[in-house]
Amino acid sequence: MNIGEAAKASGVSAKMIRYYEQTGLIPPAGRTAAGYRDYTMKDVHVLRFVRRARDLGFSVAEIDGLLQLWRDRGRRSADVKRIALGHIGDLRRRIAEMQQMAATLEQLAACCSGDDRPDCPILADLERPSQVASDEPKRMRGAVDGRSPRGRKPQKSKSRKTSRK
Amino acid sequence: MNIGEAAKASGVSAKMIRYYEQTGLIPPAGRTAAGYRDYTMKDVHVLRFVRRARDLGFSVAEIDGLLQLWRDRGRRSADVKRIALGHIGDLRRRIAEMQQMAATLEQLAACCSGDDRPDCPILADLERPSQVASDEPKRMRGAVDGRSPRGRKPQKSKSRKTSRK
DNA sequence: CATGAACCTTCCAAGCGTTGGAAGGTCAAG
DNA sequence: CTTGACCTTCCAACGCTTGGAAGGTTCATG
Repeated sequence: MNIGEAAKASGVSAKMIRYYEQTGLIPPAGRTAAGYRDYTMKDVHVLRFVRRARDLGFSVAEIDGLLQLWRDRGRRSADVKRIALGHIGDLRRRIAEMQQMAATLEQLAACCSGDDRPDCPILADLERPSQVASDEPKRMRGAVDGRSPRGRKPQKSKSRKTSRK
Repeated sequence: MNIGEAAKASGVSAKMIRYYEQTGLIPPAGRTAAGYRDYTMKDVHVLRFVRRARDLGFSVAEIDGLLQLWRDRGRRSADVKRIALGHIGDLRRRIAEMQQMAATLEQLAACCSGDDRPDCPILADLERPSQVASDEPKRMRGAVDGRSPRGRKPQKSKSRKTSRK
């Protein structure tokens, strides 16, 4: 089976199959005399595993761990569960953050007349200084994605008390 | 005010300020004789706008639109609202997908004993062929992110009926 | 057999937003 | 003058995926 057929059978694009091989997530496939990658049903099985895990939002790193456990007959299900629970926590966190954003925006949008006039509470909100310096827990500001690099790190920058004016 | 001070005052890192300038999101800052970027309070105001919009999850492209509207005294609030509603829709969609993932995983994790034995319903689920070919509505399989490139496109590849065996 | 379509190969680049670092210049204070 | 904290530009990486170019292979057709 060549890579195109393996892609169709597994649901993983040929591009991604090569990428996963390159990064070591999956072992190098066999090769035909002509140099074409050659896949067995077992390989497709692995690819489907990867695909399903991606569908559930696991990162490639997490999938790597899951794959190793999958192959390990002597694994402890606790290890699998730990990875899954960690991922669930990630998801719940990101969901909560996005819900917070959506709620704020919906509130603002509800107050916006949405007509030809320029006055807009949405812009008014964006304009106001972000209330970061409060004593609140300071929860990851933009963080939504957890995985995609959307404003994750709190942008510390320590403090730099000198006022060079 | 140099870039470090502007960063502290706006909550946008110096790195990102340079990046936003480079990509044209914000206009080039003034320069001192020595070549240092020089910021006014007005510049900081813009940066804070950007920051707040990022916090609400707007993409840079969306912020670009919002900034233009912000500067446009003759804007129609409807245009602002449209962008906001579009973003809310994005958020809601991504939230729903992540909730679906989390729910599935929680169900699986709940069935996993999480002990020293190898049997694990989580791995069993990952192993099974993804149920794509059913007659169901076929809802975006991997799509979670909307913005981050997480399995969005259904990976078409048309069809290629020949079975080269 | 020659042609061409449809595959395969590798390599390079982009995209999101952000961070890190290197190499060098500048500013203020000691 | 030296020192350290800033600034400058440029290049690279993160995670995941896609696109394309340039070239080789396979197979069915004319």
